[in-house]
Amino acid sequence: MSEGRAVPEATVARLAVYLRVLSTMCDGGVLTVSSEALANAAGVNSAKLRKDLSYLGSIGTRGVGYLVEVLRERISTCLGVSEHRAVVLVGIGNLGHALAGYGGFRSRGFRIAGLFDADPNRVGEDICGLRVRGMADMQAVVTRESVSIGVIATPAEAAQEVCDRLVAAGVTSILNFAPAVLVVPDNVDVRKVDLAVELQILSFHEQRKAAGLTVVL
Amino acid sequence: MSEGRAVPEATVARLAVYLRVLSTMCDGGVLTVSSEALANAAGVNSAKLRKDLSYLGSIGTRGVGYLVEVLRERISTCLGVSEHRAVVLVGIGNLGHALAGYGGFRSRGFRIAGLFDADPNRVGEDICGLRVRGMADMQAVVTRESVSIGVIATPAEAAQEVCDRLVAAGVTSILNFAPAVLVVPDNVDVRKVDLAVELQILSFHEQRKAAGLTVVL
DNA sequence: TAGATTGTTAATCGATTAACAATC
DNA sequence: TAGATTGTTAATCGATTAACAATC
Repeated sequence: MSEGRAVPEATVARLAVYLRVLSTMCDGGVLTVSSEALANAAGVNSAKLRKDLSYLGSIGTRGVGYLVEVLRERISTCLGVSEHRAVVLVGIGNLGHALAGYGGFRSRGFRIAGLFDADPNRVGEDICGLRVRGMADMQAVVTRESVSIGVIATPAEAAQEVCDRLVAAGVTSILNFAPAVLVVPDNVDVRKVDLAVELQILSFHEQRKAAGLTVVL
Repeated sequence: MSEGRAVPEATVARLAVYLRVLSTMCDGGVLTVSSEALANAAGVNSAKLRKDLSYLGSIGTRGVGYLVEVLRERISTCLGVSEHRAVVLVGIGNLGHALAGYGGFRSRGFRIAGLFDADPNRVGEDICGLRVRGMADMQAVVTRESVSIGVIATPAEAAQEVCDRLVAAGVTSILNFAPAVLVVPDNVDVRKVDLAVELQILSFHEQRKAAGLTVVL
């Protein structure tokens, strides 16, 4: 039990969004910001924002607002971004290329410690200054660089095996872009990003909107 | 007020996952499935699954389970997947390439009606059988093909302008892969997928786990 | 009938929101 | 002091879960 108690799951996700907005403001030379202004920029309402920030402790000034730099720093610390975590990326197809080339990685507190692909023809390839390695090297890289986060960008068929190898190597958090449900031990965290699922959610709302229109007309 | 009342937001997201699992089972020739088995395959508990399915109406058989084919069909209908919606994709960088090449699109009820990029050098390029178009063509394509969903895969700087053009053209749902918060009219739906946010959430949990370990040791 | 599994209830938990006292 | 804005409360809402009656 140290400081900063039990930050709710939903709040954590939004803190990451506030962090980006604050970084932009910081770069723009903005020194201070009100909950109202920050909430607008982040696309939430100000009550929710203040509630979220309250989990970080009392950090604003009544009648004034928040110091952008201080708030940014505080959220970074809370999220553990200041730690500069190492990640490995497995699967260097189209998506893997995109992720490897993603500029936001470094600036957001992450470092790609290794790129891996099962295809021997891909091994050795240079992507954005990083060399693609074979799966056999994974254990060594994960250990040497203390990697705790793995990103899977393989086809669905390969995802579970890759996942198993990551876990065996010592990775305890996995971001899964493959359209497959992964089975992992209890102590491993998985987040799934699925294009089709996102589209289907949108599609559902589209339909609802259309139905609403039909009723109204 | 027709059938199938007020499906909760959280349920909709999971239905899309069940749908994928069911499709796989269907291909595998599985005829019937229990809530327990389907829940395991989808990574949720069976109580939640049954609760979710109950919003679609009573569709299983007590003592037996669900007919895979019937359930799949029912969820498809609910999500509006059977409509085969047209989407446009804007921004043909690394990520745009990956999305354009994503095989799951067609099979999951979506059709790419157009690829767009602001860079004149990219216009005319062929990607997976689709021709990249200039932004000037967007209005015409959206209208002609009745596109209601747009996917933004541009850099952050361009995202808002692209969004405005999509909305002006008549798109009412947007899937945003650019690391930018979009401002849209009330009747437009936006879902944001942000790699850095996903990683930061994982990073937060990593930290929490590490703290827990420290306490235990 | 006996065994299995659904669909639903009710209790619990967590997240959102408006409102406002505290305080700069 | 007057105006502004935070931090917190309490009420509301929505989601999860275990348990079990209904029923195949």
